[in-house]
Amino acid sequence: MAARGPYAKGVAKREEILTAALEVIARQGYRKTSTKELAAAVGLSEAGLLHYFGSKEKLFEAVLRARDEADVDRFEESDLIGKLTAIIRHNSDVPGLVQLYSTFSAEAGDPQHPSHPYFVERYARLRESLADAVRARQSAGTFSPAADPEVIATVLIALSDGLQVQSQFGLPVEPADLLTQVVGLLGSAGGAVDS
Amino acid sequence: MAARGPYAKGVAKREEILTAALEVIARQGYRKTSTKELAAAVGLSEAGLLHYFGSKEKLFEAVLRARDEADVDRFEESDLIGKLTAIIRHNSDVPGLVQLYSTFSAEAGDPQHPSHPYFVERYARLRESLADAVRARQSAGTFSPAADPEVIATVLIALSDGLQVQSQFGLPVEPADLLTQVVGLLGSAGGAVDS
DNA sequence: GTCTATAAAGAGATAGAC
DNA sequence: GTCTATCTCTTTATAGAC
Repeated sequence: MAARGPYAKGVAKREEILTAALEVIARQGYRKTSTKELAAAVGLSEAGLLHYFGSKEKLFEAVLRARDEADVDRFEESDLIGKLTAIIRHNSDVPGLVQLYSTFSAEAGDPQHPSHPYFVERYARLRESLADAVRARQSAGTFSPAADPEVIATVLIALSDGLQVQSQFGLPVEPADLLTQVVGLLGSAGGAVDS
Repeated sequence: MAARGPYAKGVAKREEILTAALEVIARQGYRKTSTKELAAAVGLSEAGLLHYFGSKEKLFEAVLRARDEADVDRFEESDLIGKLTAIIRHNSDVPGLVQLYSTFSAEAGDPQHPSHPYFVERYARLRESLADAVRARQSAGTFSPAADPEVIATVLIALSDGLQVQSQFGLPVEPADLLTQVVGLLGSAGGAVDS
């Protein structure tokens, strides 16, 4: 997948920066991760770094966007609900990722935050896709038809986010296992599923 | 409950600061809330403010501690699960609270954060109390005995946290209503509940 | 209990050279 | 595409007077 042409170097550098950002966050924590340290991690000056992303927020947003895109491709085995579980399971293996995601998205809750619109769009999109997956399972008879797909989708997202935050403070169970359990519980509630 | 004696003024001022902190966060957003602005909101200098709480983090932690304590007393009608729903419902009426809670707790996910230990303890305590409430409902026959109380407790907390984050980006349903629905679903799954 | 003053550091971003 | 240099602003926290 090596890009060629005049932009090859720039593209590679961008990707190097996105990867390094997570390493820095893992090492220093999100709070203490400044453009200065981000730049140092990839052997650039602050000005050099900002040349690629314009601002710290855009950089972090780019890390998360890249993750989302990669996650869609990975884990081809099952539907989006299954994928979500796989993603949660693997997220804890990427130091810094949970810290970045939870803190950055919480900050972006402020309507003034430059990445607020990104998250509004992202959550809406994810909710719709997940609702589609619920409907598909209902058609296949593997999920209770009594459930409202939009509600289940919203719940699944909230659960993923909330479990990942909680996992940072110590959890008696693996978040991914918990999610699997809840999907089973929710899917069978209200009856009418093969058993 | 008006305190008297030599500390009365200090106590009142502390409470005034805690209340004002939420107002400032609601107005400026968490990111842009500095000790300078916090101080101005209560007519103190930065040094005057820090006299009471020592640091910005301790101040924010105190806001959250005070909330938790007040929440336990409010809403006496039902058990902790019912209370949780009532709390979620009312949290959205307090501008700045969701923003403070979600961002501050996410930041505190960093083990180096001064309030990390506070959240570790808080989540453990909340999980235990909620698990007790689940057990009580199971004994009363109003919650599926098939469910693991600790798992349900963890799920309920994650859901509350996750829904409140999501609500900042627009939600098709009221978080509290959603929580109620899920409690019903989870409580009936696995059968053996009066209906 | 509160202030002034100030430290001391760190932030994000830009201009302009190379 | 990258750097040096620098700006400007803001941050949290402290020392010491009142």
